[in-house]
Amino acid sequence: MVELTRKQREMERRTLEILRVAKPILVREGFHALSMDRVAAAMEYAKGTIYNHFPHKEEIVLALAIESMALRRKLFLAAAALAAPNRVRLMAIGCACEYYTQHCSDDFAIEQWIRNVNVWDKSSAARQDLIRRCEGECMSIVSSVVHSGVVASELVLNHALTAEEFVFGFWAITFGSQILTASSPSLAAVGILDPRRAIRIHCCTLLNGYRWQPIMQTDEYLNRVDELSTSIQSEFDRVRAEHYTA
Amino acid sequence: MVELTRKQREMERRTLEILRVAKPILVREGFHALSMDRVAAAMEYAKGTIYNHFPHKEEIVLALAIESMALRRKLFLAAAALAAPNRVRLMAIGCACEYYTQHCSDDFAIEQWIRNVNVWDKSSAARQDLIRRCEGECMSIVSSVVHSGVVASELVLNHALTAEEFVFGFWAITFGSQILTASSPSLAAVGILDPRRAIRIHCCTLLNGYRWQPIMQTDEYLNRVDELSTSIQSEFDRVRAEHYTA
DNA sequence: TGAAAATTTTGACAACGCGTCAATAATTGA
DNA sequence: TCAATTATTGACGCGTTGTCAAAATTTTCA
Repeated sequence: MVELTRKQREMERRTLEILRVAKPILVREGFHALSMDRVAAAMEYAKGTIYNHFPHKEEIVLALAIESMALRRKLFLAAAALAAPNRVRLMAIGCACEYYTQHCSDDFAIEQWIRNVNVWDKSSAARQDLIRRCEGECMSIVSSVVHSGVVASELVLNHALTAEEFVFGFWAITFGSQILTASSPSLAAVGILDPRRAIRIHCCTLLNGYRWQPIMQTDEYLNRVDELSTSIQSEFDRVRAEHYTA
Repeated sequence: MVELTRKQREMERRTLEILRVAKPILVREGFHALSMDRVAAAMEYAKGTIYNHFPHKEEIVLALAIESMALRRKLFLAAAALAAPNRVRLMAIGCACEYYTQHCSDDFAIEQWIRNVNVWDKSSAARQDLIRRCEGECMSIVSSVVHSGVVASELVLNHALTAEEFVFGFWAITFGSQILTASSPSLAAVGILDPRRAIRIHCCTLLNGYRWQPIMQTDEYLNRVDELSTSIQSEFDRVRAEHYTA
């Protein structure tokens, strides 16, 4: 029994080592460059051994994405845990998104791979489930903040929109802008010089549009987000460091 | 001279034929399934001949994306040409996006491939330029509508935001929601049953947030978008049919 | 018209990656 | 100690990419 768990632990340790080897290859050189032969060579194992851990490289990508999404979730939790008005807590989650994209850019890049149909369809139901669950948890962290706002009567959501659908709008605008910023050929050329600032303004306007109290003017909002983003950064740094050492 | 152009025309005709063969493979079976051998076999040519037209399959993908984006541009133009208040014209462009995603889903799927770094980085500067130009044109169609709104004093954009940055917000939320809808593992499971409706509501609230006249209540807006979407559909169908026959 | 020159097409080929599996090595248990 | 179990190995079959010399076709021009 003890022997068995020791073997299992060794197995797990090597699984993690594979992920550590694979991550920089995937992020730095792309999916194409990530080959089982190369991972095996880097670890000085035979290819077959790698296949004992992962049935194909798509599964490695999903395993990496699960780690990345776990980090995102931790950042969301840290942001939502802020002792502040609900609207500010939502802003803090927005800061978490920005932080994640900027300071955990490898993880952000990895997250995108699972949207590739080839990768997704090939991977195991178990890992797909983990991804879905993590996505669901991220969603419920955010929607619980919205719920709190509704309960506190800072926000009125009429029959037209559920809290989750409300969150979906912010998810879409944040996600969309980050993908466009990362992958759209030269936003600057079409006149978008500071996409992050633009999106912050849109989010403020949208929150005001829904009359989420306290209403903030654009300039005030921008200042407060800047402050918030600075003050919460060390907490995010801590969460990130802990995630990477664990 | 005449001989030369005849040859050139034949060459071009075959280039188009390659694209016609490649498109369903890419859309239906993914990038992985699209191989030069297969295209060659389907056209009953040798592989080398295909390589005379495209240096690698990534270039085929970009060529397809250029066609797809051209269709998007035409739909945007048709929407913007509507004889209606500027805010309604912007709504019509939103309808064009929805139409494109739903009724030109192959093209929508193809557009996403160019966001893949491997595909983008491998392809020629000439085609990259075409893509960028088309993206820029789409942007300026939309931002010209916004400009008209500003000129007509229906909308006030303060120093905080340019028309392009204003458009970027709608681009991000529309694009983001469509990507999430297409690729996020089960939105329904996290409580988002009708993402399109949710995004329409968000767009309405955002426009109202910016006080773009005429202000519309959510229900009124939803009704008008529905009407608009129905009434403009035949025009979109026409544009689409013309695009595919040409 | 015909033959040489220019151009295009062809498919065999080398290189490489995937995933398998029989052979080999290491570990375990009695 | 040794048989049974388990893990590791890497050669192999298959498929894809991109190349290139040879073959086929077209053009040129006398």
